[in-house]
Amino acid sequence: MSDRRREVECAGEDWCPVTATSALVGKKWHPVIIHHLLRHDRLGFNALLREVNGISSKVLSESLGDLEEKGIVARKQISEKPLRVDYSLTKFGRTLEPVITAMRNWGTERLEPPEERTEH
Amino acid sequence: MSDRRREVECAGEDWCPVTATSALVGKKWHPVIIHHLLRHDRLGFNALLREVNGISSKVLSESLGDLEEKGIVARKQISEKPLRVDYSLTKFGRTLEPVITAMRNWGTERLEPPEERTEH
DNA sequence: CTGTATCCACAACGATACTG
DNA sequence: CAGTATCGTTGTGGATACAG
Repeated sequence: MSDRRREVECAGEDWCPVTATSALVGKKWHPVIIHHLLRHDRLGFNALLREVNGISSKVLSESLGDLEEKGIVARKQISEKPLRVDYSLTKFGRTLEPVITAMRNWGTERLEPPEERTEH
Repeated sequence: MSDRRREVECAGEDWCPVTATSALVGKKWHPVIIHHLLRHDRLGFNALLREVNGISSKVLSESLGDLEEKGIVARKQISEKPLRVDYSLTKFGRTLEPVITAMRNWGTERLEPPEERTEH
């Protein structure tokens, strides 16, 4: 079940796989979150907050809820006191690996950080 | 020059290739536009408007300007009267092919259109 | 044909503070 | 530790009309 095809809407009359994919993982932070979950397998909320550099806890929380709803991310509560939670990719979520890998490779090969400030 | 690495900012202190890639092609329509330019090589404005199902001329115009500024899309004026313009991918833009292909493949394999309305 | 100009609605994001 | 609440800002997109 968790690796079945998903029904996804798509703007316009004709359905387009690229548009649909963009709708699912096209938010700014979604690919980054998935990227880190691919690398670490399972992460707690604050661990993710540290990994996903630059995201706020509000946006991370919303994004995880969104990805969970779409069946890409699974949330599992580990303990009550102290509260511990693990986020991981579902089987379906892991099928996104080629997409994330392609993005990471392209970024690595074709992009680079802006020039460093010179020391002073 | 047109296939050199690009300097791209990225939220947070640490630079991340996935975040940077998401910043460049993470807008809703960007991957779709690139997808169609990969398939058709060169397209006029209205042809693109028809191909990219569901986009408005305003958003297409903005997106093309954005992609042109980033060195991904090239605009070429073919004739003055009547005004004809061709959009195509730059050499740099074509390096995105694996990313778009991965998205298209995933969408094709893992997603599907919502259930058709039954005829009545 | 190839766009721009407006105006508007709403989604996305960030900072900060606060809760169980 | 794992979030939510609030507020404000910016981004994104759609409809419609208009322009060279």
